[in-house]
Amino acid sequence: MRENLTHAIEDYLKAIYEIQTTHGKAGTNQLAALLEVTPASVTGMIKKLANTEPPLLVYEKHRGVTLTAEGEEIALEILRHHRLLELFLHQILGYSWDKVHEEADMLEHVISEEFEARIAEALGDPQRDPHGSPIPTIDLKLPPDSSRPLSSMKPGETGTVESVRDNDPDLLCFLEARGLVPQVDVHILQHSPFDDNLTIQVGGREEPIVLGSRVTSQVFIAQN
Amino acid sequence: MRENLTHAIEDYLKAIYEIQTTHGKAGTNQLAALLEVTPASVTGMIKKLANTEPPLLVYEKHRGVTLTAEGEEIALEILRHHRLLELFLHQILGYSWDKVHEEADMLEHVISEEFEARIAEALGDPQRDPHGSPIPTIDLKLPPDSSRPLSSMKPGETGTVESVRDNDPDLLCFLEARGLVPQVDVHILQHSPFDDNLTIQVGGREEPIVLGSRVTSQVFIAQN
DNA sequence: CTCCATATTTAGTTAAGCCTAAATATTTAT
DNA sequence: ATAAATATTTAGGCTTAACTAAATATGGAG
Repeated sequence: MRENLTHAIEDYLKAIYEIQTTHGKAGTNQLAALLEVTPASVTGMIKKLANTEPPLLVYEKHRGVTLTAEGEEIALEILRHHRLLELFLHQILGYSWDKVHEEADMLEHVISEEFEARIAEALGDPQRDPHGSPIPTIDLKLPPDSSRPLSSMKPGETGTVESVRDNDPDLLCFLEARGLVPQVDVHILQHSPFDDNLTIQVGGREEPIVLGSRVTSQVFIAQN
Repeated sequence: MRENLTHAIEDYLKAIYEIQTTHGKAGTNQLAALLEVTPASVTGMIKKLANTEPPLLVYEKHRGVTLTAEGEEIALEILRHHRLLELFLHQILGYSWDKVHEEADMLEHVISEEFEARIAEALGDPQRDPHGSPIPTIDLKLPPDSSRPLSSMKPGETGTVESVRDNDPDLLCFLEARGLVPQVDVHILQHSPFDDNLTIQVGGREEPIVLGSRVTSQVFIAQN
């Protein structure tokens, strides 16, 4: 079962894992949107993955799916590949942080365990990828995540950027230009209703900046 | 046309290139043997590749195929990927020389031009892979090759190992153990008829060794 | 000029992965 | 309780990308 995993299957498992960690359970339409396929296609794939031996996910009709231990293991394996690769590309090959995601998305399905082990070693068993997301350990554990989206913060609160979503290169360039990168402190100055814009102070910068929710929902903050 | 290249197509072009450089023309059965598919499959693929726009190869029925400039360009591109990757895996990630081939065979189809450029830079625009084979330059040129198989050498002749075939890990371990690696000098002591065994002296070693043609045909020597 | 090795054609097969559209079912929120 | 939102089924199809086995054809060596 570990050998006949197609790229598509790995992508499904990764997507389910991602949704699962924030919503507890992954729905068909949610998955369809994330994977950019139709809901019917998702139902089809889901049924297949629920009937492998061992099953990679538990499927309750109309109620979404949850990964089994086996499915989660594979998802975490791919996630480890992905995040190690991102850091490797950034740190060792000098990729800019907005370009690593795309390349890692291709390589993650292809590299061997030896490759994984060797880049992990070259990087000194790192904890976080260039966007601040934790890298699953070799035994596929992740630290508990207590960060909250920047969009949920209220005026007066402060925190430190823990991570940012890595999938949109343009957003990453935007964030970098404004100093909104992991480890930087932020201070919420005001929240404007209706449009949910936040005015915040970033790091040591003088000028506060105003960010819409398309941005603030993609940035995750650890409380001080 | 450069985008819809499958792994299989790239492997065909690589195989054709390889056969072409030694035999001038690649025959259907030769290709079938090298790629481990049936001749019928080869004919099918060949017809497809002859009818792309632009054509990747010239196909004369019953007479074998030759790559067009476009096909050769792609073959060399993949070959460059392969050999750069081999060196990269060996030099930067510490792979042993017998393990690089397999991993490079997977990665060569997947890496981007940026990845290629960055490892080339990290390696200082290298000329040769770990097995001594030349790496096509960025504009896809290869130096003329004047090496001859060790198996063709006569007693009394001397030379320097230029390269060894990279596809058999066991052979590579065997060769390494005997010091038969690129840059090492060899001196042919005797040739025994019927079995074509060669007795040779390797590098600074005292003890001569005896090698069968399964080995000597895989080692290529540059004349001094 | 005929035979043999080589190559080609023919006629499927397999597999993955996706799609639509219409009908149906289920859950949840008002 | 019913509508709206969500999910599933059904049924059929499409495309790409390979593969194989068996029958047939070709060309070159002698």
